[in-house]
Amino acid sequence: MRGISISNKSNKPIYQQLFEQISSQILKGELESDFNLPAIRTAAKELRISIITVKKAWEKLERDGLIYSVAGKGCFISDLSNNELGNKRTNIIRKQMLKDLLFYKNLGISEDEIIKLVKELYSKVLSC
Amino acid sequence: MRGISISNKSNKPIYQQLFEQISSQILKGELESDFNLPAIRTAAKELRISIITVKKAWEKLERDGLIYSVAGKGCFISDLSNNELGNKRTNIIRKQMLKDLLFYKNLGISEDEIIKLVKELYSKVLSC
DNA sequence: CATACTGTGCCTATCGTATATACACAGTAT
DNA sequence: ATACTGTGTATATACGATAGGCACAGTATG
Repeated sequence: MRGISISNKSNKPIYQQLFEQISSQILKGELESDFNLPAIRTAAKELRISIITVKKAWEKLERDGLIYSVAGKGCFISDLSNNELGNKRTNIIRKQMLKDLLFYKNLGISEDEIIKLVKELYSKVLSC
Repeated sequence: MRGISISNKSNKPIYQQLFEQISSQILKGELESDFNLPAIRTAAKELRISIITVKKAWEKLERDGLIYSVAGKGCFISDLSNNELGNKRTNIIRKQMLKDLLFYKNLGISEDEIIKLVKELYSKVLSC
């Protein structure tokens, strides 16, 4: 599990953290398609979490079409073109941004103010 | 309780919905300072929710300095200047936007792409 | 002072979600 | 046959959100 870090102090549930970090890696093309994900039991042991928690994250990834699982074989990264990856990524961001913009707008902030804040804060955010 | 709508189907807890809607009204200057908030028991009855839930929302509002409560009297909107209201509003949005931008950035999206999406989506969002 | 409000604090109870452990079953590869 | 794999189920714990009830103390009004 390269680059996966789980915190039980986070406000986000563990399965959600797992899902977000792996889907991020897939969407950025950092994982080759048809590459084996670690076996559920293995991942659970490595991360010292429950099998159910891992399963939940894997199920969420499968629902989003990012991985596919074969009973008895394992779980694999879906074979998606760069175009498809880009579309999935944009759709996820678009969906999330609608919620975010609603929150901002309900506080009475204008489009220009939002863009000004984006420009001010974007570089301050450390992506991981 | 003007303009307050609670949904138990929302993924957000009830006290959070209450908090967000009232703080939004205060921050937009829609409620006069020193105006009485409804009594906790009254609000709970009107909204058909538990007293504890209302209390939780009121406590969150007090922690943010948006209201103050006097035992035996009631809860009142804090007396804040337009300047202070604006600052509080911006700080809340700034804090939230840092989380939002982290989420976008972790999916590998550039500043320009974000701004493009903001411009595309802002008008589509119906504030309430 | 009596009454009726107010906020506050505590106890109990229920419900759903997240998490964990254990076991059994079935598919796959060697 | 053996050792992997995913899947399903049963049980258990912990915690947050929600709800109802009760008691206490402060405030205002008569």
